[in-house]
Amino acid sequence: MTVSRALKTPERVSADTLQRVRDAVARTGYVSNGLAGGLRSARTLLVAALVPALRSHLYDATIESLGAALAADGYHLLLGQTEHSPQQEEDLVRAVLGRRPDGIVITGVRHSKGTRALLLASGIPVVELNDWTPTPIDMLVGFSHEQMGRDACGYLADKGHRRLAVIATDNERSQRRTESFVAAAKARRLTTPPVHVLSASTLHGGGRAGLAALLEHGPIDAVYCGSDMVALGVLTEARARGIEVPGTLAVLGSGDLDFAASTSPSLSSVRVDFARVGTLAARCITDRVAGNDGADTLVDVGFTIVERESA
Amino acid sequence: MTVSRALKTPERVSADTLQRVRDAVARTGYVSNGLAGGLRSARTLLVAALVPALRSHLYDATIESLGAALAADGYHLLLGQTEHSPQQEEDLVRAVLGRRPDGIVITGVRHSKGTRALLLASGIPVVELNDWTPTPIDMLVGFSHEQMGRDACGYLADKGHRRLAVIATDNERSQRRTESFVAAAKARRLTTPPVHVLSASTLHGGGRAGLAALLEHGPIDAVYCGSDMVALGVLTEARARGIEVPGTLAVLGSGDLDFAASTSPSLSSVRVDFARVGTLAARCITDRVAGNDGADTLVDVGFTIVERESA
DNA sequence: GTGAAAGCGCTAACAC
DNA sequence: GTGTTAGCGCTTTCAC
Repeated sequence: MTVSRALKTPERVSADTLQRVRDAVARTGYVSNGLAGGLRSARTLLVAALVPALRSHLYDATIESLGAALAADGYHLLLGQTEHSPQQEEDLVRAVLGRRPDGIVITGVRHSKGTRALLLASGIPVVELNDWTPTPIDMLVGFSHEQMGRDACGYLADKGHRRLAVIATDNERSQRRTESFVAAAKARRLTTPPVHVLSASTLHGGGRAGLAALLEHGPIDAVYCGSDMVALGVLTEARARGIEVPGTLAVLGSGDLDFAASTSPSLSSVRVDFARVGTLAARCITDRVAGNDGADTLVDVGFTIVERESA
Repeated sequence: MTVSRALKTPERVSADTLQRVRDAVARTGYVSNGLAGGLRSARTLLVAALVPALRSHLYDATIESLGAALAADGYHLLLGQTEHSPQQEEDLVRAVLGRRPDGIVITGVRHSKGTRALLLASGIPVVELNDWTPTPIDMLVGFSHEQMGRDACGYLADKGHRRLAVIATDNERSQRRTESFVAAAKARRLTTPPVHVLSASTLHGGGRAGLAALLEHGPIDAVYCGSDMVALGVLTEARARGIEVPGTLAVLGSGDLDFAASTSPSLSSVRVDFARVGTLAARCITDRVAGNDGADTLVDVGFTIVERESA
C-alpha cells in the first residue's frame, strides 16, 4: 500500500519512505501492473479510437492530435480499424470494451443496432466523430456532410459556373455529400452534375482519370473533388490537356492539405480542422471522466471554403 | 469456469451448455473483462507501437498494416507518439509496459540506456523498425539509411549528373541519409552537394522554397528529396521557373507515394515497402508469442529506386 | 464435460 | 504517515 502511494500520490508519503521506494524501484526495475490497478480501481487511463481505415489519410490529423491530447493527461490510445464494415465495427467495439477503456471515440454516426446497444450499455463516455445527427449515442464532434455538399455547390455556382461535376470517393459519407451537391445544383436549375466515383486508393491518378472520364460526356466548367489529392490530379490532367485553370475549368478540393497553398495554380479547398476534432474529442472524454458533465457535448466544428486560385 | 470455457474454447463445452451461455450473454450484455483475464493468464493480446509522430505520414502505411495484421490474430494495437524525444520515449515505454503488452514495436534503433534496459527487462518480444544495426534489442525489421543515401547518390551520378543537391527533413535518420549521400558524392570526386534542411511540416511548400534556396548558391543538375511531397514541390517550382525536368534538373523523391506515378513528369522515387514492414513486425511478435522462436528476426526489407521520368 | 479452490497484483476502505 | 483487510473478475490447476 505504501509503495502504491509513493508512486501514485508521492505527496502523501514521507520524504524518507519515498526515497526508499524509488531506490527499490530503480534497483529492481519494477513497473506497476496496470491490469491489476485497472481491475481494482475501474480506471484504466485507456481510450479507444475506431476509424474506418488509416490508408485514406483522412484521420491522420485527428488521431495525431487525439493521441497527443490524451497523452498530456496520462491516457493511452488504442487504435482500431473497422474497414468500413458495420459487422467488423461491432466485433471491434465488443472486443475493445473488454479492456474497460475510460472512453471511446468512434467515427461516424451510423452504427449497427448492436454497436449502439454495446456502447450505451458500457456506460463509458462515447464521442462520435466527423458527421452530424441530432441524436448521438452520447457526445458528438463533427459537421454536416449534407451542408458541405450544398455549400460547395453554392460556392461554385455563385462564381458563375453552370456545368458542374463531382469526383467523389466510394464511401457512405462522401456519397451523402455528393447527393446534396447534386440536389443543390438541381434546386438552382443547373445541369445535373455528372458524378465520377473513385473506388481505388490511388487518389492522384484517380483525379486524372476522373477528369478524363467526365470530359467524355461533354464540357464542364467546374469540378468538386472529394480530396485535395484528387484535385491535384485534376490540375495535372488539365495542364496536360491544355485546359486553363481556373479560366476554363474551376477546381475545388477537400481537406486543405499542406500542399494546397503552394500548388500552381494554388488550390481552393473545403477545409475542416481535423486537429481540432481530435483535441475536442479528447477533452470530451477527459472532462467527463473528471466529473465535469454537461458542457458542449455536441460540437459542430464546421468547415470553411478556402478561396485560392483554382476556383 | 464453464462460462469462460464456452467463450474461449467453445469446442470443449457441450452444445446445450454453450447455447445457454450464449443466451445469457446476449440477454445481459455481458462483455468479458480483459483486465482480469490478462492479469491471471499473463496474456493481454495487446501490442504497443511507438512512433515519433504521425504527422510526418511516414508511418501511416506501417501502422495500417501492422494494425490489420495484428487484428487478424485477435490482437489490439496501442499507439504512442514519442515526438522524437528520447526522454518521452523512455517515459512512454515505461507507462506502456505497465499494461503488460504481449509485444512492442518501436521505431528506430537508437534509444536511451533506460529504454533499452526497460525493454530488455520486460522479457516481451521487441521489434525495432525502419533502421539498421547488427545489435538490435531483440528483433529488427528495417533498412540502412546509410546505404540509401549512398545508392541515391550513385543513381544520380550514374545518370551523368555532376552538381548534386539534397533537400532533407530535420530528423536524425534523414541526417544520416544525407551525410552518406554527401560522402558518396565526395568519394566520386563530385562537387560537395549543398544541403537544404526543412524544419517545417509543409512539405510541398518546403520543396518549392528549398529549390529556390539551392539555386541561389549556383546551378545544380539533380536534387535528392527526403519525401515525394517535397519532390513534388520541387517539380512545381521548377515549372514556375521554366526549368526543364529532367532535361536541366533531375528530381529524385522518397517514399513512392501514390501520386508519384501520375505526376507530370512522373516522379522517380526511392521506395520502401512500409506495408510489408508492418506485416513482418506483426508476424515477428505473433510467431514469438506462439512459441516459434528463431526464424528471421533480423529482416532487411531493403529499398528500390523506382525509375520514372523525373530522374 | 463440469466444477471447486486459489491467486494474479493491485487499490478502496478503514484503522491507528 | 503507514498498515491491514478484502476483493476486483478472470483462468490455472486439479478433481470428479
